[in-house]
Amino acid sequence: MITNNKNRGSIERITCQKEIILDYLKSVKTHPSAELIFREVRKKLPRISQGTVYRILNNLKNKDKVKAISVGGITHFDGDVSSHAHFICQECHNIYDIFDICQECQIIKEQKLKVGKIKNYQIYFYGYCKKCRAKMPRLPKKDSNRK
Amino acid sequence: MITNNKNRGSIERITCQKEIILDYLKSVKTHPSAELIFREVRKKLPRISQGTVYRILNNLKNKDKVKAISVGGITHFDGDVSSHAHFICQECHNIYDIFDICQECQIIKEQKLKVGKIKNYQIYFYGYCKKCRAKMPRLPKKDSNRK
DNA sequence: TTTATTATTAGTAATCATTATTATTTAAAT
DNA sequence: ATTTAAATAATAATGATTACTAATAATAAA
Ligand SMILES: [Mn+2]
Ligand SMILES: [Mn+2]
Ligand SMILES: [Zn+2]
Ligand SMILES: [Zn+2]
Repeated sequence: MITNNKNRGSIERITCQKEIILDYLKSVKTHPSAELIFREVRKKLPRISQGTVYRILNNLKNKDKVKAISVGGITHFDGDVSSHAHFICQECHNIYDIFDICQECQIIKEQKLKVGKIKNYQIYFYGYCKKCRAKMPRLPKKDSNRK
Repeated sequence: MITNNKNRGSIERITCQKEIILDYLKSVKTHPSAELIFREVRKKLPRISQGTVYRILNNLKNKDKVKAISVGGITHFDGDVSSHAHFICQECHNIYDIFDICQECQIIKEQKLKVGKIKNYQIYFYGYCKKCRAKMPRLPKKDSNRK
């Protein structure tokens, strides 16, 4: 029999795994990795698997309910999809929000016209955060081979 | 016997592996991954190993002779360290240069004052490049689970 | 030039994040 | 209640990157 489902294709089911992951991401102000999300969510859902976390995070990303931030080969997730930039500390690797960026900066507007269909953009600032700079006696050496 | 080497610590040796990798990165206008660099450089140095390529790329990055661009979990490298942004195609995953960004945009200047020591920044634009848009019959579907 | 020192390399094994697979469970439509 | 396929848990596999180690080679010292 032909389904009368309005939205053709697959139907999306509401599961507690999905809700708890999204709730967690919206509750924190940090930018956790899939691995950390897995560890945290497992406190509420002890039987959840890593694969489920990765798959749900991918779904949420594809539905624009979360944003993915790739830092040093590791994907971090942001439950805040509002327009903002990020500051990445090169020492502790924490990711901080920068909200006071002009919402639609001139360069963004210009690029949207020039290159064509720009769906979105990301701005990353790199440096050493206040906490880390407080701990540093001097400027850190450059040639460490640490990733 | 005590060495009279001026710069304390390890001395950097010039090797052809190092030179050929850097030359290759400076010769191309693309943004190759370590794996592609390995395949290309092996044409000139058939005995070079993957580990060497990764290590040298890390060295060059730490010496600010190349830039690293993390896209979808894969690190790409840029032999052009001048200030420019990138456009990443969500279909073919190619990385294009955007040079006509204002060198020291206002938002950057503001942030440098607010957050503190900002060493550098990166701006990524996402969308579908001209080539890929030409091939598309319609706008691509959203909910593909492809990474 | 010859020898000594040690950074660098080649080859390979190991690690880590992420994805694929598959049998089972379960939300929701009928 | 029965049916159907989306979603899950558990686990295996993959792929990028790093670690290890013995051999090599660039530079310094003799
Ligand atoms: Mn954020
Ligand atoms: Mn570039
Ligand atoms: Zn820090
Ligand atoms: Zn493209």
